[in-house]
Amino acid sequence: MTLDALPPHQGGAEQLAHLLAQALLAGHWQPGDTFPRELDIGKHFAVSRNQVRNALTSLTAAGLLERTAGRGTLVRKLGEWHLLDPLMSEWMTGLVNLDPQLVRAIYAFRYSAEPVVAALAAQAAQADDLERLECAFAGMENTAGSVDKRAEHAEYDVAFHDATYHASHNLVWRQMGHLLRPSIMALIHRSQHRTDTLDDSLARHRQVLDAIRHRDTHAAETAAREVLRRTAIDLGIVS
Amino acid sequence: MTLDALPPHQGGAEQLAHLLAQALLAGHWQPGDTFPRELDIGKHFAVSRNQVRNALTSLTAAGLLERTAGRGTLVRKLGEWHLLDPLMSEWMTGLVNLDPQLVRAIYAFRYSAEPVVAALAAQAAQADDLERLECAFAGMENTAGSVDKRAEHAEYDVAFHDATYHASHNLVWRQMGHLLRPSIMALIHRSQHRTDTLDDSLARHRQVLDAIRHRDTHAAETAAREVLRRTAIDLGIVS
DNA sequence: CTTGCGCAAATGTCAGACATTTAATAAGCT
DNA sequence: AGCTTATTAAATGTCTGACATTTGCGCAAG
Repeated sequence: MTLDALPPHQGGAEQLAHLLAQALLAGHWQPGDTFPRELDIGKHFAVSRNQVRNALTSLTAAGLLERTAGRGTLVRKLGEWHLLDPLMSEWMTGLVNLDPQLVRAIYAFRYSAEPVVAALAAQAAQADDLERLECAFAGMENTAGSVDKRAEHAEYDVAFHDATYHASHNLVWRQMGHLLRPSIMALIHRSQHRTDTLDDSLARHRQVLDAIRHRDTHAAETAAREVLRRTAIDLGIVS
Repeated sequence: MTLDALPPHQGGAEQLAHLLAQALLAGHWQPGDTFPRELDIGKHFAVSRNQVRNALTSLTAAGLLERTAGRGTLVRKLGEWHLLDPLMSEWMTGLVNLDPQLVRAIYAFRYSAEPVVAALAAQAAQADDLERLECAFAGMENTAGSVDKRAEHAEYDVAFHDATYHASHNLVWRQMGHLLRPSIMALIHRSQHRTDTLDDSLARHRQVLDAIRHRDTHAAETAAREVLRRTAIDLGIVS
């Protein structure tokens, strides 16, 4: 695989890292392949070697690449990627051709984790947590149904689930809010968004909110599972 | 806080990063404080500015620091650290004075997550997963009781739990095996290691292993909870 | 067939100058 | 006096060229 198929870029090692990362996430290189050399990348994008090195440092830290002096840069396999690195979530968001295996893995994780998180949230939520949840839910309601507000609706969806993780008041769980955005965004493209399913989704989100508000851990757990259940079935995660 | 209290180092930006990270994790700087300048750090440790910048890049990627041109380097607060970064786990391991709040947070996470992970493992474990679990458990048995084998026992303990996460066959859960080592290591120093509690711990680990082997998700869930229960009570996470 | 030497190629490191951003300070005007 | 605007100092960010180090390969001698 060469660099020729990649779009141009303008300014900043971050953007270069983003560009290369998305190409890697899209599978343009096979695991074990040798990645282009620093000088070639710099030549192709007309940037200094420093910028290239900074970008490659990010990709290496994220577990996408493996660099050794003298040998070159190798592409690591999917199982060694640091999926929990916030940068990864940033790179995955907006990528349409995300590896289905990855989408399934992240969603399977959420399906097993979010019921527990919702239960914790029901125990630990404070007033401001409830306020954030309610705000996000209201946003979901207001943007439901309108076709041109789908992106906005997705943002409120992300905010709702992120608020749930946040309300657990656990430092580790809170970090995983990053995974929500790519997970939710990746599913937008393949969901049909029929009106009845949207209403159904809203109702289930409301049940999560109510359960947390009433500090009902068991109800929160089952409600959170119900929110994810339909999509989990579609993805073949649960029957 | 100055650099004078830090031990010397020898060679490599990684080790410098490790050194500075441990100082940060130990709370030598308060959140919001300005971190020493690049040139001062380089002067103090007799390394080039490049090495310093590489080290600080790692710390920044881990969310420990925040750097802006012209202003300097600020120390971020605990809630913004990237606890799931593998480097963080490396830095935390072997640190005796870890923030108790952090130990509690990580353990609370494990107490809520590992039952689910064990249940998934009971569903998805393959032959090699069982082999790894059994190997780790055998190691725990062989090193139990002997005082001078405590470190080795802890390693097998880590291996057992890591094998559980691995057996879930979920890419996201597998990443979290990193958290196990610092969590387990931090608790070794404060546990009394009486013989009866060790026997008890071994018996509970065995129940997890058996449940996974028999593909009994419910038993795996409760057994995993029981493994962590006593320590969770000691830490005030559950009553 | 193995060992050892040397060369080429890639990443890693260094040093210095320069660019850019930021905050504080001083100057100047109303 | 008070507000706005240059100036300046200090910090991180960037560029460049040279050099160091590691790795893999070829080749030749044993």
